[in-house]
Amino acid sequence: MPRRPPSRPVTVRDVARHAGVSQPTASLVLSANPTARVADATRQRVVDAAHALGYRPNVLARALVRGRSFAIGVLVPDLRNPFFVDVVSGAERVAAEAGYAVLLCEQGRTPVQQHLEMLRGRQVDGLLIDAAGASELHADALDGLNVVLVDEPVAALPGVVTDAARAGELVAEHLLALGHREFGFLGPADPVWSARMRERGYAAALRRAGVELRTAWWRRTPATIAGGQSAMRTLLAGAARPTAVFCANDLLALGAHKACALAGVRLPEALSLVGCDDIEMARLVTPELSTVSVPARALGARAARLLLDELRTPGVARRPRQPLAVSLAARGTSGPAPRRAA
Amino acid sequence: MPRRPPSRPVTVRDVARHAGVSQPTASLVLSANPTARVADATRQRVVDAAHALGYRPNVLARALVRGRSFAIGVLVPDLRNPFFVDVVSGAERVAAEAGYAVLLCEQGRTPVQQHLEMLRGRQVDGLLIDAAGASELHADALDGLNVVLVDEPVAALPGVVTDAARAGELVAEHLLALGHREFGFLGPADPVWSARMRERGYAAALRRAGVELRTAWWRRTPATIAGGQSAMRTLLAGAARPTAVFCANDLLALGAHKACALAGVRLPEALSLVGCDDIEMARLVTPELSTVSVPARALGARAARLLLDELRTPGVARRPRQPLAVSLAARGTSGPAPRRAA
DNA sequence: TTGTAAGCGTTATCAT
DNA sequence: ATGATAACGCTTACAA
Repeated sequence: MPRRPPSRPVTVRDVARHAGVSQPTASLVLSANPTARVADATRQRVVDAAHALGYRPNVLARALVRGRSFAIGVLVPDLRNPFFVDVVSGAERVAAEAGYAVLLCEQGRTPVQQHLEMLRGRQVDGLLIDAAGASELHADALDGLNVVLVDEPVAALPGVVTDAARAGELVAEHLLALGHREFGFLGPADPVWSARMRERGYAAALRRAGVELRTAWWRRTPATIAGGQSAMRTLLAGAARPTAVFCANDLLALGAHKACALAGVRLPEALSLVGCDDIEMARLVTPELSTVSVPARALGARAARLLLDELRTPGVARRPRQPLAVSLAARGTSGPAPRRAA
Repeated sequence: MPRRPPSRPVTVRDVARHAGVSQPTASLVLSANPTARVADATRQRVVDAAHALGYRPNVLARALVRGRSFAIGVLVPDLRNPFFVDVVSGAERVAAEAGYAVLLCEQGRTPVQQHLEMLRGRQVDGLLIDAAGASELHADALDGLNVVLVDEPVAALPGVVTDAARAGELVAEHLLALGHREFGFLGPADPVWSARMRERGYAAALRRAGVELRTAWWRRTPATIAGGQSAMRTLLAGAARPTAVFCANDLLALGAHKACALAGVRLPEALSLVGCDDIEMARLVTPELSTVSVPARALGARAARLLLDELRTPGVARRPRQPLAVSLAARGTSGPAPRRAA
């Protein structure tokens, strides 16, 4: 029975004493070191003692001496976006299974720099940075840090990405096939790589089809539901309006969806609306949001896996990897272009 | 210029050497110890040296000697529920501002016990457990751990709660005032305190009003959108159906909302539906979900604050606190009871 | 006011 | 195969 005064935690010393061996021997057994050549009888005594006393290794002490903390940081811009939550969740699972702890950092209004300092101080073995503006950092802010960038490629830094340009392209193709010729776009005000690439893929595909883009229908707004809602309201208030609008993420699209509902603009009859991410909410609204499925959890999981691989064998993360595939999820908010009214 | 070989990180020793003082003196200055009586000139030299070298204290080493890691664990059942995400987010902010790191644990299918072992090994100073079944733990699983329970009161353990029973009561009053007499309920299959209390408050208020509850309309299902959807589908398929349904959380309610849309049951004309939590999505669906506002971020923030207070001055967390107030957000899915058809 | 010495719990490098 | 001994980076008595 592990019935002991809970005051002082059990250390290797206690185990060693209890097993009648020296402290380092106990350590050798308990740290599961492969080079540990210790007599089976001794090993058993130590293991038993550890079990009997309820020994639990102090990860901090281990980290200090080994120079590895077995913890990683995960930095995301905003947990209000389920996409990032899924990235975190996917990463957490992989990390946990490998015995790594996850130090969660939500960027919020705190500068990235500051989060990095904190993580550095805590000796994280590496970190995941998701769309938090890593490209704008001071050169040696990431110096000596094992980092995997998520959806934010920077030359010479390992990262995982989704096929963001393809996402925009898919939307353009879908809408063009439905006969649309007047296109709008809603994107985040901040320079987020994935959003920019989605925009670029969309715009490029449209231009290839000979569509002329109107800047009045191209809007930037905070990447939130409220932002999407107000941007769409403004768009609808304009003299002319597009027949199809692509939103760089589902949060924006859902806000836009709402704005349409409030303005009495019927989807998809009066306007086609397509988002990107395919968060769970996308299927809750009526009509269901047409969007592009982006595997957020898989993205986070892959990023974590890449980071852990890199920690195990430095250099492997450099090998470029295929972007994660995306796919169109055509649902209820995209339909044939209306006959020209104006 | 912090231009040094990035190989070996700067330690107090380096700073001390650079400043021409002994290592402990440097430590005394840098650890901002209030008892540090050190000459201003010396202090300045140390501070300058630290700055010049880009010194960053090793939090792990500090933790080891001080017996405080300045890290807390946060354990939540499921990040797919935005309510828990908000709790995490609120807690993270408070923790970060106080210089504490957050070790995130998503329960998932891993037993709580295992998460606790991990956090214990990492010497967290305390932890927040949100509705993860802490009440069912082995007696000394939390032994010696500073824990604050969130929405899951256990005798003699500090915690913060919302006024869950009141939430159910508010819904009952609201629906009764609208003339309803036939009530249904959808709750999670797992024994979650807040859900049970919401249910209880609802049921009690209904009984007080002389309403007879029908067990066929009282259903348990996984606490997800899918769960809510299928439970509502089943409910609607029954011979008789209630005129009003309360869902123990918004995820369930949104699933139910969806099921109604698919079944052609008009809200609120044919059925009144009320959720609980007031997650952001609640206002996105059409008609907007009537629900009860529960301050999730504030809950997480308060929990973190309580935990940090407790760490600073042990014992304060024992003082019982008022539950966080909830308020009805009557929106579009609740309306007058339909005239009896059957 | 400052330097010396000890120690936090662990792992790692040696002799033995 | 095992046991001293040192080290990781830091804090904290205590002595000078």
